[in-house]
Amino acid sequence: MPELPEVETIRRGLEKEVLHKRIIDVQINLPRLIKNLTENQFKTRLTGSFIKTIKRRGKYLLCLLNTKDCLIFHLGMSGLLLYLGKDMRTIPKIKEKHNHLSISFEDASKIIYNDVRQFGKIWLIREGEKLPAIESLGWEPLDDKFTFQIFFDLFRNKKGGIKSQLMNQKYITGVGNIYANEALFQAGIHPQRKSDSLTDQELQKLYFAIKDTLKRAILCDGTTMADESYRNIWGKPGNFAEHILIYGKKNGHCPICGNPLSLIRIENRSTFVCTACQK
DNA sequence: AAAGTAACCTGCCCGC
DNA sequence: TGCGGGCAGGTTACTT
Repeated sequence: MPELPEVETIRRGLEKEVLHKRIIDVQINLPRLIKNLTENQFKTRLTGSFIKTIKRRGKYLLCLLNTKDCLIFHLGMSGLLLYLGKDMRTIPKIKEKHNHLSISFEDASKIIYNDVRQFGKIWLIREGEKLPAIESLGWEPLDDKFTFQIFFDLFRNKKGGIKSQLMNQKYITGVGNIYANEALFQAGIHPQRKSDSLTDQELQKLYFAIKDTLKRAILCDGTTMADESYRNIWGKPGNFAEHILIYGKKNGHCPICGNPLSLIRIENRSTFVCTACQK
């Protein structure tokens, strides 16, 4: 599910609702999701603290606490963070049996971690402690310091296919299957092109397409496909699906030339291509 | 270095 | 109606 725009939408939502609210209770229903502590250690260290700031790194959410601890979420394929105000018990269409973690605040509101497929991961670390999964992440595509020159140097000598490399979090972080498909289409580049075969002009188009696609998706609060599995913290879907050009359009047609779209698999992920427009 | 496969999970959809 | 296969916004380990 959640790629950079969805995680950023969740981050902004949490920032509005839970900063500086004292945590009074932590309930864990699926201890497996907590990766580096026992259930009790996690509860004990979290209870009584409050979140000071919330950052995002790629698809990770980092909640910095007043105790100098850092609560980290990776939402996997189907993870959701849901905010329930005082007296709210559920959110329509969200199944309670997939609520795996609940953090309650002093004002009787809470956040719930819900995850159908259970691929999500949660850590509680000391601020400054290093998590290898995060240390190895590459560039933030929307960071101003991520210049075209850096992008160019990253990919111009790589022999592999461009789509695989765009999705490789150690080069650029936050781009997943939807936005890789969309950016490559917008740039007119076939996903199986070898990176080192791309011209300067093609790389430039791709660089801007990635930034543009991600920014527009954030403005729409992310992508919720027909299955509605992605929701923001208030349970609302994102609106970027209506701007999606090719991802998920099985048996669909190219919005530019009208030719039928091809569906191929790259590293086991569905990849949509217009072979007329993407060379 | 690159690409394929399977594994981790549950649920839904499709064809038979 | 039911069953099996395939597929789903991700990551990792292991193999070719």
